[in-house]
Amino acid sequence: MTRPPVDHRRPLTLRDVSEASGVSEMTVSRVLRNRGDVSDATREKVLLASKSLGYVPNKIAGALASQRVNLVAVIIPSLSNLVFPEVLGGISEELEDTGLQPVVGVTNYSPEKEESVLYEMLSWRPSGVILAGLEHTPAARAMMENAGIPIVEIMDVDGQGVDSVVGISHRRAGLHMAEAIVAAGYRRIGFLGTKMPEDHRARKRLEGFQEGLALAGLTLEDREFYQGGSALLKGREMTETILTRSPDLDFLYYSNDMIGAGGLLWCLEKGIDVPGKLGLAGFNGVDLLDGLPRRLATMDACRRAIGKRAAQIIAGRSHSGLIGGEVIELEPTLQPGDTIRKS
Amino acid sequence: MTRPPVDHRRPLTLRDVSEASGVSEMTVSRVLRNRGDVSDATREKVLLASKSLGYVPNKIAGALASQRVNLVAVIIPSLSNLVFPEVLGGISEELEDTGLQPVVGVTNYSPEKEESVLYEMLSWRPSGVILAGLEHTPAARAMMENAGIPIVEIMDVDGQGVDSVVGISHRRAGLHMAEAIVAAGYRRIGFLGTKMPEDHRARKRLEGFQEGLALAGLTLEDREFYQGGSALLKGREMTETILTRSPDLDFLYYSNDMIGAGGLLWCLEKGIDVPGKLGLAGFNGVDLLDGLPRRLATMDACRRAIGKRAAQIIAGRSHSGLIGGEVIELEPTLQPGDTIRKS
DNA sequence: ACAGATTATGTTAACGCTAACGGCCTTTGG
DNA sequence: CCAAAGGCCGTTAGCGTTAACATAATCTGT
Repeated sequence: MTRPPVDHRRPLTLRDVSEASGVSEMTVSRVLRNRGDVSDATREKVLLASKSLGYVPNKIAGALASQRVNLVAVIIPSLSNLVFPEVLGGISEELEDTGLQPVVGVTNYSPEKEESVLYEMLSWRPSGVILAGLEHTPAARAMMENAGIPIVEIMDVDGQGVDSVVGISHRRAGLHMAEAIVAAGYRRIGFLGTKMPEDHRARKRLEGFQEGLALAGLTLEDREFYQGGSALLKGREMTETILTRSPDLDFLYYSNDMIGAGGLLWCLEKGIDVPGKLGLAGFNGVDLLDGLPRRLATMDACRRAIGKRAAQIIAGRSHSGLIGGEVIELEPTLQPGDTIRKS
Repeated sequence: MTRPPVDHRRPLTLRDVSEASGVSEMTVSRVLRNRGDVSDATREKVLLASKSLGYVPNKIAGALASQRVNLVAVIIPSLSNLVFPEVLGGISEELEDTGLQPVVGVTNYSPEKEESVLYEMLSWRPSGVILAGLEHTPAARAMMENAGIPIVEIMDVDGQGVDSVVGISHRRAGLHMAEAIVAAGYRRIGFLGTKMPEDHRARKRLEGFQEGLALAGLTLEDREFYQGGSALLKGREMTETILTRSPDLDFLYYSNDMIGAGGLLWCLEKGIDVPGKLGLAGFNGVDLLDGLPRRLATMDACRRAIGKRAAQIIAGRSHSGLIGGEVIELEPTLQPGDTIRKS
């Protein structure tokens, strides 16, 4: 078995490439960045030398010298939520041919973690920041205001942003869902959701939902919360719990599609007449669940679009140099599915 | 209402903090990094000045000067696969208190994209690289060999790694599943999976599976492949297709749990006797699916553990004390669930 | 009280790259 | 044939930080 020679070299630099190809470091730099005028012959020579040495440019030094960093900080609460990877997909796609690169940080819904992740990321002087939500620690807010780079807060427009904002109104999403449910003739309505006090968007949806019920002279009959665990399973369990406690409910509003799907499966197993005797709705429009026996009523949260618009703002401004707090509100659309009576 | 002064400042540097607190830049640097001896009085002064100015250290300059970067490059095929976010979770957890920070890159199962993502990441001179799979372009392999940093290839041990390797043998996972299925008395077996030629792990599982069948004198009766779309839905559709074409199959082996779940739902709807007349099994052990009407037989791929072990190697906390070229093979465990007959 | 250790701070020189500018050489047009 | 323009490439001076060393102030034990 041949063993590769031990790696005694110091790391390669522009100087190594420049010496190997007989031109100045500056010229090598120009070739490698496709910037400025270089003759084809020289370019060829440099590229060859660079490749055969296996040179990889040092962006740390490059960024320091040019005061330019092609990174965009993306800060989200979780990767296991399905929603955020989709937003990320939109961001990546939009950034694809801009030379910008997303760098992801995860906060686990903790404002303190968010603050420290933000601090860490800002210390790499990214070209922009995209982060979820409008609620941050005062320190985090201050950092963003002082960073001197475009900031886009995404997902939610119900509140005051630091700079630009792209999202939907969760309050109005909840309200519209309530209207649709009431219009379909349901009257005894229960809510099932997460216990997380830091999930402001779920909270706002619930508030809007209750507001919508109030407009029809209704209130929530019952509610049930959960924390952690498999969402599908939790949905199942909570549904059983709430229906045992309040058997006369005729509608269940879930704070996300996953627990909604669990509830749906449980109801179908029990032979409950959905949507005749009991209606169900979730939130998010995750197409992961397309294969369920019935399509759950839900509301599309425009996740991919949010990512794309946010990325556009970062990319657009990094080129144009515009300054300004753009606010983009997208419209979530109701997908009635098969779990709401046709009114 | 006090208005903050307009933002005419150039970006803050150590010098600003040093002037504001009346000590040298070096001392400020020491305070901010908790390194070297500084008197409590000075520390206090510096911290105060730094905080009130809203100073955020410039890690670009820091990294250049110290030749140290606290980033770990993590390169995975996809974020929507459920599996990889879990691996990531393991990595993050393990890196939590090491001062190291994971940076994620996504390849969409494309070797070329992997190569370019790797190049991009190496240009930031990370402390280590964790990436999925053993199959890479020659250029990517060369880059890793020359990088002079620890490399950990994860998920798969069936092949030759560049440096360290942490994973399971997908070949043996497939083989064991075949043995279990044969032992339970199933004989007419079909396979359903992805069409992706770049999903080497799925391919190796299938090869191992066929090998296992061959040992019992069996071969696959039929197979069905898909590409893209909602996995749950595809599982449903493919199951219908394959059972229509080959109605006498008595077992379906799915290449992942998601399509397996779709198949399970379809079978239950059709009133097919599972596992009596038809057995089902998937792969991965995703607990997302815990709430299904029946637990799908599956094999746990040790995702979180893989992430943790890989991170340990990078962080230099590996138990082995080896300096490189470690190979850790984890053992996937069969979870029989409710969709295989008890033998 | 004084050498020697210890603690606290400052000074200098990189780290590897790129912006800015300058100079040479070729081309072009009148 | 010469001036102006442009293509090509090199030189210089940082970018903001930290390693390494130097220096000043304080403490120890005898």
